[in-house]
Amino acid sequence: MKSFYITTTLPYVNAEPHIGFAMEIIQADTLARYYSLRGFEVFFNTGTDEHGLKIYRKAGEKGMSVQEYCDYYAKRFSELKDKLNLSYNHFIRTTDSRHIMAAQAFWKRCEANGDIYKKDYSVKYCVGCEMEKTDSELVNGRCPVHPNLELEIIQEENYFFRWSRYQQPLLDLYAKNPEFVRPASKLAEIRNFVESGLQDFSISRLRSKMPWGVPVPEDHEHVMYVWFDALVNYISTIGWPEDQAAFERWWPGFQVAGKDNLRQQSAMWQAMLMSAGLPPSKGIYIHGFITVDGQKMSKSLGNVVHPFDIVSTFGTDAVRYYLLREIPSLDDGDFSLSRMNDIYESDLANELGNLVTRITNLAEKDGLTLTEESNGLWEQSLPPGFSGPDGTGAIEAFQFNTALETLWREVKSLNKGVNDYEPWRKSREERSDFLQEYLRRVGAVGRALMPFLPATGATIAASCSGTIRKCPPLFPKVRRESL
RNA sequence: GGCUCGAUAGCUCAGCGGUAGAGCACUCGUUUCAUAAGCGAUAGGUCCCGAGUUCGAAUCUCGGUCGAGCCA
Repeated sequence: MKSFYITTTLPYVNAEPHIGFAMEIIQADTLARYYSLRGFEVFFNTGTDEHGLKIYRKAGEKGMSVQEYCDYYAKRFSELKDKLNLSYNHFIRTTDSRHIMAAQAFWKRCEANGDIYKKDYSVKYCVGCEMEKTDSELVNGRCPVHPNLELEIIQEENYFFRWSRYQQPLLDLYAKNPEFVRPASKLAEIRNFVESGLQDFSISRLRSKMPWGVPVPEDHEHVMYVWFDALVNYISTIGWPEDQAAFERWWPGFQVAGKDNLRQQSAMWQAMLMSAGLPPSKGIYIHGFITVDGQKMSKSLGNVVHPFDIVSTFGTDAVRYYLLREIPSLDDGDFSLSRMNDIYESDLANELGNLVTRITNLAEKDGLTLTEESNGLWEQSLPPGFSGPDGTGAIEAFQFNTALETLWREVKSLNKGVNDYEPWRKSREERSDFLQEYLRRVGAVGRALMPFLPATGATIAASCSGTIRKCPPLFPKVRRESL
């Protein structure tokens, strides 16, 4: 059986889940469900990234033990599974003992390959940003955001990863596989970056200053820098290194990431894999960011949208629909509650929901029973025009908005067809063929919808086969206050 | 500050050298099977600004402005 592996990035557990990550995991879920319906064996990974300085400090601020703090957020993120109806089959935490062992094994492979070495690490640190700054970021030797503050110099001995060694291998990887990173503009961006030269990066921290990390093998003075351990999750989750059979079945896989992760996923991680002697990822999809009412989401603006809130107001499938249809899958997009409400009313309640109700209502009145004609293969009972570049092809190219647009042309065409034929004026005998054809076509829309809106798609498909009963409103109109 | 990307109808976006497009919202007409739903039509634009290339620029080039991402 053909296999398909997809993973999200692991969100860092220093805040509640927000709508940007909800979109990423819904995109991954749609692809996972799609390949599953196509008969592939699917592994779908997500989880939480739990090491590093920020988490260590945040836990301290809240007066919690670091582990308690991580447990709390890991639970919050895992609650998305029910709220967003996700089909992932493994949730990995970077504090899992199996992951820690895998990260250490990975380190040893890179070390054995001569890619890890120790040297003095000296960085300029801006206390205002609480971040390290490189010379390329500085303006007149000062932080551009806090020009009034003196930069602190931090000096310690660290382990480094020999990234510079992988410049040419990375460029070869991009040249050989022009769809390695999508969209193409993001591949060009990372290629330009790698061409401009790679500098080895620090992959450890002194345990005495920051103990919350994976211990470096055979050196208890150091823990791994959070990125080094976190990236290994993509293979530790499928059993690497001890379960070689599982690893070979699933890897290489596809990765979904936001545009702020381009470098880590498509250059750092790929070089790490090369160093460990493992194959690179199969492909990386880079999605954009979501603004809210045209503004960047930020805690200080207080406009962060949380998936739990909008799901409780609009329901899981309406939220999935918005994120998949309204946000261009490989580009930035905007979220607004008024738009969410418009979409719910027009696309979902008026066009789709009402179509299902009006057809099943007439069919129930006529006592219709529809026998299953299909051979059970999902892809053989899709709407006309959906099996092609604008439907299934668009899904495979990670363009969910395009695929849903195509599907909605069929929904509109069905509504128009009902109006034109006016079945309510016809006798039961006259309209029987028409209703059966339309039940099949509406059922096909339901099946096509399954990767995107799993519950709605399944309900529609079920409502259009067997003995037909009037389908109650799929997206009931609700008077919503304070929108 | 450097690199990269973007700016088109009220909103979300498509078009990327040859008479400005779609969906939603608005207005009007129409239908009654249906969730006060459906269908049809009208209206709506200095295609961010300026200069250049061209017979012709939303589209190509350069310079601005604003927004976004990255700077390990």
